Amino acid sequence: MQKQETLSKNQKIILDLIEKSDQPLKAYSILFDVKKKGINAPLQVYRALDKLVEIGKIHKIESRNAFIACKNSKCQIAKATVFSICESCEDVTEIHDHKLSEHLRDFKDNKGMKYNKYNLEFFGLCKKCI
Amino acid sequence: MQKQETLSKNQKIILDLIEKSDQPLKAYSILFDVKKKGINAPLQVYRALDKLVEIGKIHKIESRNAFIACKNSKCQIAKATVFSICESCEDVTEIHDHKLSEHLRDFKDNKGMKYNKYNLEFFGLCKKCI
DNA sequence: TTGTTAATTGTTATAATATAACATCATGTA
DNA sequence: TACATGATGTTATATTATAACAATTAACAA
Ligand SMILES: [Zn+2]
Ligand SMILES: [Zn+2]
Ligand SMILES: [Zn+2]
Ligand SMILES: [Zn+2]
Repeated sequence: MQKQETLSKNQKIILDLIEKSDQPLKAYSILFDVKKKGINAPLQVYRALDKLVEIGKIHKIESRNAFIACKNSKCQIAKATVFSICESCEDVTEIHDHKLSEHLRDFKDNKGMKYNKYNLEFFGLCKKCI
Repeated sequence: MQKQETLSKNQKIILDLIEKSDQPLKAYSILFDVKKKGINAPLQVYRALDKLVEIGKIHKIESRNAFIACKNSKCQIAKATVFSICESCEDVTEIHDHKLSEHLRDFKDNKGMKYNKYNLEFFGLCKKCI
């Protein structure tokens, strides 16, 4: 069997929902929203989320246990994510900064570890909340 | 009342345990271990963990829901943490890299957001697991 | 020293997040 | 056809974290 190019039914339903939101959604809030589409169990949501994360369509905001759509059309940065998070209004934005990406991509520790992925979350106050 | 300088009983018990481990511990594993010291409920553990994180004695590894002691004696980097995580053996190491810290500290996005904190997690394979 | 405040503790219950285990169905390949 | 793989559906359960309330302790000021 070939690696699947197209998304499955549940994956599409859940990706659509996440893409409609510009802010991260939590798994159980997704579950609530897709019940009308016949998705009834947490596992169905988590399976779709896992897959979508794996192929880079969405990212998990680890500190918030929430999922946000990747705005980068080619999703080549699925394994190298940077977010800014407002600690007051919880607004989350994905950051694409070339210099920062380069710096992180090239970072080497002194232990000979080989990195294939990173996740960076900045916390602070957005303009509205300052 | 002044800001407390010394740790409370529960905070000490739990910090001792975390400091004895060079790897992150999970809250319920901590709970299991401190039951013999009279700490019986999750909330007692989470309250101590919250405080210890707040004062920079420990850090939370967000992607693992686990807590590790800060090795930096002055804990001035409590709000600016970098970790490397081996995806095979789950070994976690706190990284102190001056250049990287500078770069992250000085990072500005194009939205005028004011950062006071960040957390960076690198994932890969450690030397043993390559 | 007494009243006040804040931090901490103890306790029970419950919320929120995530996975195990197993059966079934659909699709591409030998 | 037979087989392998990925996706689905379902029930139950595991794991992580907080709510709500009462009691206790430590610092401080009048
Ligand atoms: Zn992205
Ligand atoms: Zn904000
Ligand atoms: Zn540290
Ligand atoms: Zn390893």
